[in-house]
Amino acid sequence: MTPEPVRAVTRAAAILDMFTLETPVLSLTEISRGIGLNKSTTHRLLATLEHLDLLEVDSATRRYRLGLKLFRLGSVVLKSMELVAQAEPLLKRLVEQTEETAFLIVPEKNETLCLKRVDGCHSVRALFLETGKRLPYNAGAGPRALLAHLPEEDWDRVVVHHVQRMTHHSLVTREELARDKAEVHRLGYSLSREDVSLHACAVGAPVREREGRVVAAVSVSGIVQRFSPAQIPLLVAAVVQAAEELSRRLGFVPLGGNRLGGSPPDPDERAAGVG
Amino acid sequence: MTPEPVRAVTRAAAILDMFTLETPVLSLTEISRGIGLNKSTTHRLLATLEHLDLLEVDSATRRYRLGLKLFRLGSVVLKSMELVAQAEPLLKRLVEQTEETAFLIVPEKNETLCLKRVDGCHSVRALFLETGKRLPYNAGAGPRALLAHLPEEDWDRVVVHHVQRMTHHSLVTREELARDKAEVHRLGYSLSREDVSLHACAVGAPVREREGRVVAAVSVSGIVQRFSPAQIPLLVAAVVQAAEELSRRLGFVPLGGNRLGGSPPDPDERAAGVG
DNA sequence: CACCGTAGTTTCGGCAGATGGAACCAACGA
DNA sequence: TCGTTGGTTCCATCTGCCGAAACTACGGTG
Repeated sequence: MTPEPVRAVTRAAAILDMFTLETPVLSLTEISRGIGLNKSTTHRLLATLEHLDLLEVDSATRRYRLGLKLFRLGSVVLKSMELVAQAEPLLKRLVEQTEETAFLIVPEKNETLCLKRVDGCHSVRALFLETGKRLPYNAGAGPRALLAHLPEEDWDRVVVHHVQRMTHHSLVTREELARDKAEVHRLGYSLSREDVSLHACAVGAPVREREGRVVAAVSVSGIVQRFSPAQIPLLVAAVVQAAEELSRRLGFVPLGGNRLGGSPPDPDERAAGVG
Repeated sequence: MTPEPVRAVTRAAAILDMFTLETPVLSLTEISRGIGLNKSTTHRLLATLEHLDLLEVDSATRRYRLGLKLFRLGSVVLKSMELVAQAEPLLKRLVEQTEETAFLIVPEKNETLCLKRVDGCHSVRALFLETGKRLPYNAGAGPRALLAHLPEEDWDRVVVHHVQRMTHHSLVTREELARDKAEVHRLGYSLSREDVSLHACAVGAPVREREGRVVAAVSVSGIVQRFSPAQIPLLVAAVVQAAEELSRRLGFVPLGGNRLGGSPPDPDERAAGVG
């Protein structure tokens, strides 16, 4: 079916992948160890990547850093993604309404990726998650909102192989996550209580595109004190509203028109036949 | 010296390079033609890149788009670049002072790259240049400010092989560009009069890092009507001030301390011995 | 319906070219 | 001076990449 991947390219990508927000500069030996390749091979690949402007090398320290070309390519991705464009004003409004920090989260492979963060005005706020950073599916309101809507087999794989415990509040067992999934489906939103970092809470809701598939999540997060029983309903309302509005802008038409109560229809089923 | 680049990686990078802000989605045949490779080879590379999340393929139209991984990598670049972080508040202040749109431009290979744009408040403004977009060295105030400070051999190569005429005001001949270079050195800033797009003018000034090398340019641009002889000195003052402040923040210490008039020292010479 | 043109996919044999072992440098500290 | 660590270069081996060509799928057209 799909042809065997080109090895050299795969390796080059693995090298690029080693650079993260936490470790943005690396030496040859670190990289060589990291991808488990001969120094000589690694060296050649690094030289190639540098030549291509995908890496830069600090000539003094001989250490590598991602190159400008990747910035340019990243901009193209961002720009060509109407999701972010549509989300931006909504996130801003969300921040105004809630005074908390708002996020747009999407699935990426076996984790989730923060596409956009809009800072709230509170001087004290969780700074953990930022644009371009990843979270496991099991930690945080946004990620769990996404997890809950993953197709069966993906959910299984992720829950078995890709959970990470981030605090002692993190949900990590299959049972916990299955219960959470049901909860998210029932309520239509997800709650996070210090499961990413201590003292931080969040509310998240799923975003659907035209076909009804969940492609993103919107969330707001703040410190635990501001997520009181009195506050939460207000936050939930704002987040859900933003997520629904974003879905609408992506071409999603809610079933059942104006909701008159009764069990809300689950548009997942629409997509079920497609997948 | 440097080993022969790995061909497959070079080709893969060439594919990624075809995706621009203008043409963010491409088909196999377009790509195959673009890089001049057999369809079969191209197909295999594309499949590899897709597998690596560097590309996404729209399963309906079979057309390719840059993948999320590139967004993540781009974020890392952006974050690890203190230049942008330092520049951001200065650009904002520049916009407040001038009411025009401000830019941060850096060299990338044989062209220049816009790292950051901060929009002015004028409802009518040049929308041409945006974050992640490139300009040739010979067009625009920012690019020409960079060009003027390129090392001799780079300047030669660029002026011979990488000029682009963008309007009938563009400077394209060696003579024009040499004269412009002298001008920029004499004044300490560059002026652009409709050489990028018609009705648009700009003022740019170079930014230096610790060693005195020019690593970026700051510029503001607006429509020609607002670049009157009365206005220009004010704009120049603001831009030059911002560029100097940014240089200072990057660790550059101006020679000659407080300027008392007389010929301003050219810190290029400091770097000359190094290169 | 038969025909053609265009776009994408798959196969396969040959050989350029990627690979990794090993040797070689350079810098640093003991 | 020697030992260690990290980076660079060389080269014989063999493999994994490449392109020609054949095939499928789709749509338009006479």
